[in-house]
Amino acid sequence: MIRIYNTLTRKKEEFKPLEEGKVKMYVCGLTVQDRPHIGHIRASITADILKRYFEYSGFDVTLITNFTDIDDKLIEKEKETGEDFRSIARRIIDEYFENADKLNIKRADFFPEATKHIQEIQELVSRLIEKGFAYVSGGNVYYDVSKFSGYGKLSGKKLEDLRVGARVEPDETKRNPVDFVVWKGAKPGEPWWESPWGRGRPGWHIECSAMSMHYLGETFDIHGGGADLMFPHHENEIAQSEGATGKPFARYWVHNGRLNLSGEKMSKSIGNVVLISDILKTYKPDVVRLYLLSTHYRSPLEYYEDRLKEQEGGYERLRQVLFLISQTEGEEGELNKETIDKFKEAMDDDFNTPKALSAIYSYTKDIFETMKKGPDTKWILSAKKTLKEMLSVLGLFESEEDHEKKDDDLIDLLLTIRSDIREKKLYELSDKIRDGLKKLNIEIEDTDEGSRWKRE
RNA sequence: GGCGGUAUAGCCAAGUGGCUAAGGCGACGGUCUGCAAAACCGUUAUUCACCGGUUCGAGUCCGGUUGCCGCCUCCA
Repeated sequence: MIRIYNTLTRKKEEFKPLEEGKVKMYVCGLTVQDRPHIGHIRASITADILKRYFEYSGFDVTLITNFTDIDDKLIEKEKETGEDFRSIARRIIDEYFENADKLNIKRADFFPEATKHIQEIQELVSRLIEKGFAYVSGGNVYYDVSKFSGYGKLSGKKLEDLRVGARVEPDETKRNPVDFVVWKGAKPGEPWWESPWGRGRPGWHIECSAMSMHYLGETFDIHGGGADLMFPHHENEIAQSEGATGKPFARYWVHNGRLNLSGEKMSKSIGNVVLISDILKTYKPDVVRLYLLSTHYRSPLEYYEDRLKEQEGGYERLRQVLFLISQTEGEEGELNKETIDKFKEAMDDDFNTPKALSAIYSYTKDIFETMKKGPDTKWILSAKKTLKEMLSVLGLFESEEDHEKKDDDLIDLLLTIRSDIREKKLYELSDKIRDGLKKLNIEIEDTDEGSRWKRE
């Protein structure tokens, strides 16, 4: 039984799908105006873990992740750089995929883009106008927040408080300052689509309502995204969707905690972002994954490079144990039930990856200890199966080392020769090889079973 | 100002009333090894921000105080 924290009820709840054995899930992806950073990746990894664990638990998962490829910032960017907004969007989407693939993030089933769903968006806007939830004013269409009684149920905000705060853009054409735009009229020089309300573009929140319902139905299981999207984005999505359909929208809302940069909020507007492509220049994808999974997805996470570095120790330990058990060949072993149960218990409890990792590390210790005692092939084959299964649910250590095979063969050859030299006790020579390789960032380890090497 | 989150060792981080407070990183000492690395063994929180309360029993529940963070404006 999987329990999941639902922002809507502020409680952990047993997950019961709408349709037996299926999970329909929508996660807000990027607004593709700026290059993907580690915060985006935290959200993607969170979605990835949910998808993987649901699938592991026997569910058939449909995951939709959108790209918002038209918005004010993107238009601004186009004006600044002269580059067409479509081209900017394309470039950033490509960069996202390039990095997400390296990180072994499973692809969603669809990646809808706002500009390719203008029709669905306009249909939704029309529906809202017909039902009296939206009104046309000054070339824009606004959502009338006062018409939706459930407004604020996700974020816990009250309309009165929002009015008092009144940090909403003053706009004479709105009936109420908290009303938000669902269709925005185009100013001269801005991109536009033809609509019954004049030339314009979708508001920011509407595309997620339109696309999620288009792909998953009017009611679906899980809606996710970063905690910063809770308000206003997700609150507005609920208002739009439930206003239009009169049915419940997403049943479980899942929000991952923010990732802050060295104690400061990481944000495009401050400009203090850490690009994922920069991180991956220095750190292995699995190290980044370990870093993100070592904190529960809902907790806030401070980004310090040292903490990424810390994970290299754990990464190395897991790599060692995997190397060690890979030396034992044989038929597929049986799962170690006790360990798997511990792992599942952690994951069942709102995807508690730090706890799941601790089960993996404890088991790693068991493996080293057992192997120290002497060969127990059956046990080791079981450990191999068990460890790999757990790691693969977390998306770790799945990609084969993508280094050049030729180089590897060459190093292996050098090591074979070095073993002969060592047998003749010509240590000066063998150390020379070791030192030389070290300068090439290749480190040799001599063990009872022979020598092995790794890249630094 | 309103709303929400969080406070556990040098660092990260589990802990959802009850055996001696998981796990990782780091550090130190030891075993093994030609040396090194890895691994192994041991040490590293009498105590969970603080003050009260409930209870036979609280890091865990309740009230209060303080600190930090986020949202309320574009943001994963």
